Amino acid sequence: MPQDITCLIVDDHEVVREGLRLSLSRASHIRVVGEASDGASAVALTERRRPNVVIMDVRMPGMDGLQATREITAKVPESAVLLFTAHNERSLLGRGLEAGARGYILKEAPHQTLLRAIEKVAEGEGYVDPALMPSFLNSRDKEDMLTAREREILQLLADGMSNVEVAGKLFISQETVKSHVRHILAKLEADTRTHAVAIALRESIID
Amino acid sequence: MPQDITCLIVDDHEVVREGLRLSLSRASHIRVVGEASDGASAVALTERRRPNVVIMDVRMPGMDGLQATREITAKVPESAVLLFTAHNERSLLGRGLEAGARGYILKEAPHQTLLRAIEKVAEGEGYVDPALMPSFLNSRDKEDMLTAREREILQLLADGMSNVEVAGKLFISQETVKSHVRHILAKLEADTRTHAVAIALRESIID
DNA sequence: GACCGGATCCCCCAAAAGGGGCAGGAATGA
DNA sequence: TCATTCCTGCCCCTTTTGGGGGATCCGGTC
Repeated sequence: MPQDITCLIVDDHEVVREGLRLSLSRASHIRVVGEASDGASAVALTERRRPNVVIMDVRMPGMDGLQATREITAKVPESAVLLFTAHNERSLLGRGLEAGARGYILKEAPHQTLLRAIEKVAEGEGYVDPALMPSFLNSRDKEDMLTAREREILQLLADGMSNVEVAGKLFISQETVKSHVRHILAKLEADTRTHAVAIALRESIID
Repeated sequence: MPQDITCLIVDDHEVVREGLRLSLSRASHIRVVGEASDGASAVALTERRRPNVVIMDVRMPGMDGLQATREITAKVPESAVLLFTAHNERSLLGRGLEAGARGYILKEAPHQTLLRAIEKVAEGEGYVDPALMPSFLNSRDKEDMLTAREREILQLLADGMSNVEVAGKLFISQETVKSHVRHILAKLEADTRTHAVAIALRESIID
């Protein structure tokens, strides 16, 4: 490697930022050039410092990691975003890659794996945590097979709306809503709308 | 303080353990005497090392932090458990204190606050993150007003069970289940069982 | 042009859910 | 002892949901 890899750390938990800094300080060819604790300042800092890699948490207050990733890949395409997130947010992988992330690694990964992932994405390659592969095909095409409209309706169901209320909100017929809900249940293999919402919340398909 | 405070770090994410170790290494009167990455080894290690304070994550694979806290307070009452968890799990505060935790601090807290919390619980006092106070009265008495039976039923609703199925599972009448569900809806101020499950999942009342 | 997926809407019908009131028994605690 | 809470069960009734069958229209794609 001709020169150091420059890194930006983005996480709302100070203890995680400290841990990352400590991990990365052990690697002589990696240099941390900044830290941010929310999406907006992450974007701003990336524009100024233009790091090789942005290590980005997904769940953050304010602008979340996915939105920040979209803005960074649009404004600073030479900075590679490496999503760094917790076990229970695995299904965000699909949306993360859509948003333009170059890599996705779990917080529970040992730090050697993290270093390898940073090197990979800095070289322009992709990196996805191997632990995600099994659940990838399961949960991913679960989420993916839902259309935008179906996700929208599922979100409203999670807020306790009945078919009639959803119909009113979306200016469509109640029969149409029923039709969509039937499709959602079939696709998620759920018995009831309640089950579908529970699945979707657990898989982070909706919020 | 006559002698060092001994600490045990429990978190399933290596990066968090590293961050904690780094934070605590800056405080000369605090000594880390062990690390665990799951509840079971946390209990075992606490019994062997008998630290003054156990810094415990709540969400962990296998035995979770709450169960580990219960076992530690039962077996090693002289070790104080300080729960250390993320923003979105605030409603766990009530159950954490019930489980015997001496303190509760958010991962987003600055490390000076963390040090103060460690000192407090080591001295035998309680510590609750001030940031939790506003949401305490809101979400806490939402969760708290649910009885154990109601939480149990709510959990089954989240798995997509109908009233009849819940009744079969719990060996009670369907009418009783309907009665419980009505109470759940009223207490959570939910319009439908789907809404109730969504609220409960978001507030971490159920999993 | 033919085809397909997505969104929209309609019918029918059985089952489930929701809302109201009521009440007995057990356990807890004032 | 009395009050309270919780779990349990039952009645009534209306509304909602879920499952099945269709249909039309539109924007892509082959």
